[in-house]
Amino acid sequence: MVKMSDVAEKANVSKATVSRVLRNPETVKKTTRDKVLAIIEQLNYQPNILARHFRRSETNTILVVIPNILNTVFSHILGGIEHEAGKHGYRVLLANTNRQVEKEYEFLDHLKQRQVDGMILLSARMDKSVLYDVMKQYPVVLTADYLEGIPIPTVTIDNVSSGRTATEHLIKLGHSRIAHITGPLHLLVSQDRLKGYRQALLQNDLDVDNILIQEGDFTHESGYNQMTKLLALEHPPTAVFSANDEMATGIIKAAKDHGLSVPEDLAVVGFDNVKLSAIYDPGITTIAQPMFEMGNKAMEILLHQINGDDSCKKQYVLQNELVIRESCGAKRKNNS
Amino acid sequence: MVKMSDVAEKANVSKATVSRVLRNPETVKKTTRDKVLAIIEQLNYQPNILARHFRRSETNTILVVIPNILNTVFSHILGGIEHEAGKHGYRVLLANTNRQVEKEYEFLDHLKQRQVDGMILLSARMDKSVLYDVMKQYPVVLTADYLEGIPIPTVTIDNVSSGRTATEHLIKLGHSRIAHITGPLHLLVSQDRLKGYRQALLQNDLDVDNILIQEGDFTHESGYNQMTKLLALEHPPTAVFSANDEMATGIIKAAKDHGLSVPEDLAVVGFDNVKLSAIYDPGITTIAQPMFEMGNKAMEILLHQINGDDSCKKQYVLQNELVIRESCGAKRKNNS
DNA sequence: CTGAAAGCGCTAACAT
DNA sequence: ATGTTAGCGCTTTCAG
Repeated sequence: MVKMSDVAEKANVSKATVSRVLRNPETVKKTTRDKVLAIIEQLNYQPNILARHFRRSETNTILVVIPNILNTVFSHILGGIEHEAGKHGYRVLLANTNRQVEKEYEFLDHLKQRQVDGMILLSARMDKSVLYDVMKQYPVVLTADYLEGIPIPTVTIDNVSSGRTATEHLIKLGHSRIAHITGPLHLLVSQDRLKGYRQALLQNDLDVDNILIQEGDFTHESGYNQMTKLLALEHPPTAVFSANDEMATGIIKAAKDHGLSVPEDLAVVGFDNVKLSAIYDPGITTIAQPMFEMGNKAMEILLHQINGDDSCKKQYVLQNELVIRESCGAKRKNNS
Repeated sequence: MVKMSDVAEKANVSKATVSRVLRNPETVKKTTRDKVLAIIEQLNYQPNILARHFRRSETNTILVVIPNILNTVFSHILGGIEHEAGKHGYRVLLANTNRQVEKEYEFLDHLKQRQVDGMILLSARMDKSVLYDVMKQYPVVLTADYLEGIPIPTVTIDNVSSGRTATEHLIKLGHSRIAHITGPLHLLVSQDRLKGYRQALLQNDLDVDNILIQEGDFTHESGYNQMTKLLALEHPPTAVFSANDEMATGIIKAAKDHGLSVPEDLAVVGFDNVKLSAIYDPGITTIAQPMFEMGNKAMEILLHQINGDDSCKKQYVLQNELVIRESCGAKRKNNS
């Protein structure tokens, strides 16, 4: 393996100059710089990045902690992170927790050992005080998920207002018996969407009937099962707000299997606007999270922190948007 | 930052002993080991992994090159890689190429600079000879994609036979006018699925009508568009084999928009068995790729290579499976 | 603008 | 079983 001293020797300069050519080319006279560059080319020299990382105790790598790679919401966010990271010469290390808290703690060591320059969390189940300590010492950003009570930099949408928007949309379409199938209620995201649902009902003088609120777990299957329950009710709902798009597909399937048509007999609104909601038939009306932008923004903030600018350590709330498709009945299908 | 020498000093041993406690505990007497461990705990010592990487020129990190994170086939494979890597203390660095060949070349440098111990490619668009050279010097495994002519370790399914299975299934159901919407034909995967389709027709004494073969790009939209074309034909097909599941959804949508029912008027078989195919209504009959296992196996082979065992440098062909759902008409829907 | 020299923290021969 | 020692290849003061 050819090393810096080989280049230096062959170019009749010192190692220091070679190093400068690589990292601060403008501080080297053009003629020497060109000479060194030529030799580097000629010897096909590749700097030993590990030595560099060691010496500088920086890795140009950031860690992304993901609860579940298979969830496309996270892949979209990851895409945004990746994009912004790439632009600034940073690499992305993936940390899949499979929703296990212990894994989150484990990955913290990467930060502490300076194996990565910063961390983006797409899920924060760990103890708040632990996270708070970490966040004071190292660059950390939270996105998709969020926490109450500690001032950790966060990029999200307003899930309460989004939940309200989704529900109000159904109310405006004339529904008064509206169910909500929530996400796992230990997640703040799910709680907030539920909160928004409640607010919308109350503000429109509609009763909140707890029997119409069922907890799901974001899977198609849970949407199917909970909807099947709701349809067995004496007074089943005429509309459902689903806390994500995948559950919405389960809800629609359950309705069909029960002999109902969507949206004629049951209106459905989902959440996220993942590709599935556009592909599915009927197209699912949904709240769009700006997933790519969330990833982008999170990375941007992280980079600021890495560069010592802590002024960006705040909460960022991005805009959501109601995307109207067929499942809610607001828009007629082309062929009907 | 507390370092190894601090621990050594406080424990009245040499740095070497501390290092041994960390990396080869069994070579240290239990009493000294416990003493050192206690001090490590007490001082909250975290080894400087960067120094270790430098010194050992190993990083316990592997690189996964992905053409597109949003494609769930790749996320599933990634899941398998991640799982196997985690078991052996390896970390996974993500490299998204967005299907740009230049990016592939770029990421090669990570290997050459020893920033990663090995590489798994989920797409190999780069020049074969370049890849061949790399593969001779560094641990590399190819999966999902594959190449002809160079002996690079590969984990895939037999796409020709899979294409044949899918098509034969439609033939057995009595169809004789079967279309095929392919993936991008510059991919060997797509070419092979097409080859299987052709073989099935020929072996069953059916004509191959080129008008029934249309090239798609794996998106829902391309499935929709190509199917719309096929439906405008004087003799439209009664069945379609789609080179992936997402296009199958587009095909079904096009059929519906044309007033046809699936599977009654048009039978559809997809490919991959991603979650979408199970969620979609009607459920899509498809060829299941063992995605998780492919990732697992690829990682396993890579680890062997990293550990200097090159006997595993061969091609591995995993089993595919036909999953029958509603879209082909072999199984009646519950409610019909 | 360039060179000399020190040393980052760890590992692994080699010696005891 | 443990200690001694010599770097790994780079970056970065500090001098010149």
